[in-house]
Amino acid sequence: MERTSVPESGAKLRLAEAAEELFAERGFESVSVRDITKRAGMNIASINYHFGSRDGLVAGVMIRYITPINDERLARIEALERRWSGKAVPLEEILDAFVRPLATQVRKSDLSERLFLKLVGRMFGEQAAAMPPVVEEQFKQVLSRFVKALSKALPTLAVDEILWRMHFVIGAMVHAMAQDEVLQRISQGASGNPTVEATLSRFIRFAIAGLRNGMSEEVSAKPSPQATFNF
Amino acid sequence: MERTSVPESGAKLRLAEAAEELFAERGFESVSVRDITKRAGMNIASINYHFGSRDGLVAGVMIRYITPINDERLARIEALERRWSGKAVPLEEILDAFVRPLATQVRKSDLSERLFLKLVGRMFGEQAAAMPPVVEEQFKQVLSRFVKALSKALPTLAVDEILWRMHFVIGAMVHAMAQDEVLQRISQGASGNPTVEATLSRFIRFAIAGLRNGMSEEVSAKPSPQATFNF
DNA sequence: AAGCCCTTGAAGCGATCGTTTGACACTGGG
DNA sequence: CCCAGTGTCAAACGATCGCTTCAAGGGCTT
Repeated sequence: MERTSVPESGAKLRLAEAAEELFAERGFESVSVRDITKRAGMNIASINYHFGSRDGLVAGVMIRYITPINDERLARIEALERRWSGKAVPLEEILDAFVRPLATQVRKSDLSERLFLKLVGRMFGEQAAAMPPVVEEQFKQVLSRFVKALSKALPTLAVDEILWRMHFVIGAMVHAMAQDEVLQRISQGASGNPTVEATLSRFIRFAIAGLRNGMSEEVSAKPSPQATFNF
Repeated sequence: MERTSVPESGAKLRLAEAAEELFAERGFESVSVRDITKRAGMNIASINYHFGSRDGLVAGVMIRYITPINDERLARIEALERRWSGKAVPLEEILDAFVRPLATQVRKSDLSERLFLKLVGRMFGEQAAAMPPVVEEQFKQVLSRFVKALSKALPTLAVDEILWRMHFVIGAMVHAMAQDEVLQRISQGASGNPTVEATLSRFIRFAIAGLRNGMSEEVSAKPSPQATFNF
């Protein structure tokens, strides 16, 4: 009768793992329950038995992957705030706390690095509008917590501005994770075959610069001082 | 007998427009040919007659939307290079040439601003792996052209680094365009209801900062000077 | 008027989708 | 020993998918 979203029993786990591989490879929408049960070596009915429905399985996969990442993000940012005891945490460390959990959890996963990042990337790129309420609620907490820390680190920026820049940061991250082979194709392989570590390092430097932003938009600044970008 | 991808005749155009609305609202994969023909007020067979197949329609829509944007990008960057006659084009103007075509084409579209951006965003977020060869080839040209210009504007950066930062920039753009209402929900509406112009302006400033990057990674620099980000 | 081509109509094709059913095997506690 | 609970199985359900068929319309030239 147990129909929780997070898999734990043996067969349930096998189903979830097969689903994760396929979702990462082909995307959430183009994988059928028959594909999943076939790879797991189980019967078609097993998904509905263990997860209630296909959507239940999708939700279970998302919870299984995103929850630990966001937990670690919250733990890290809280540890940082404790260590800096009320003072502003340096921007580099805030961003590190946001991104590093990806590297931590990728090692705990059974998926390869490539598939893990692709799966997480797809969750935001394809399934963002259909996230389980639990995950969305948790993500809200993460975001507000990090925005608060960023507000201290970048006191000249309005909260709205910080929020938007965080959205840009997340988008850059998601896109790089989910579309890597398309990027390789488009850029004619010029980027070589970098390790995940090198890419994350690149990304953090990019994000820090984007967040800090040379011409800092102040809290009460006019939207566009120059006429160059007056859309 | 004409089966070109770009719609021009009346009925073909009506189908394409109905498809664009639905694709923007619900995503490419979850819209059926029956949904499209119903909204267009036409017969189910009309899509296969005019576009050969559902995939043909999808390709037609993508070509109809992305081609003018990339054409304008190429025209703008070439105009800039001509005007600066071989010298490095300022970073701000390069990025302006990359982003502004979105604002230009959104006005020529029959879709609302919101749906237009969402449609273009979805093309990269959901359909990036299934782009028509024509579009992908054109996008390659755009990317290499802009990377070349950026190399002149940022001579201390390796080409690989520029390519990656452009991918981050594109990801930030795509995500902000495609997921706007999710972003609103997650950030608890703190961002208010900004105009498209304000958002694009915000984005350009973010992208410039990310591309220019305070601690500029030099061509022969070691990947990670500090131990802080050694994934 | 006749022939032709382009377009649309209703109907149905086979395939695949997520889900349900009911029978069957296994297992642990009374 | 038995029986309730648990899990797996083959089979089939109705719905929907993209696509095809074929007849009929409508405008055009000759």
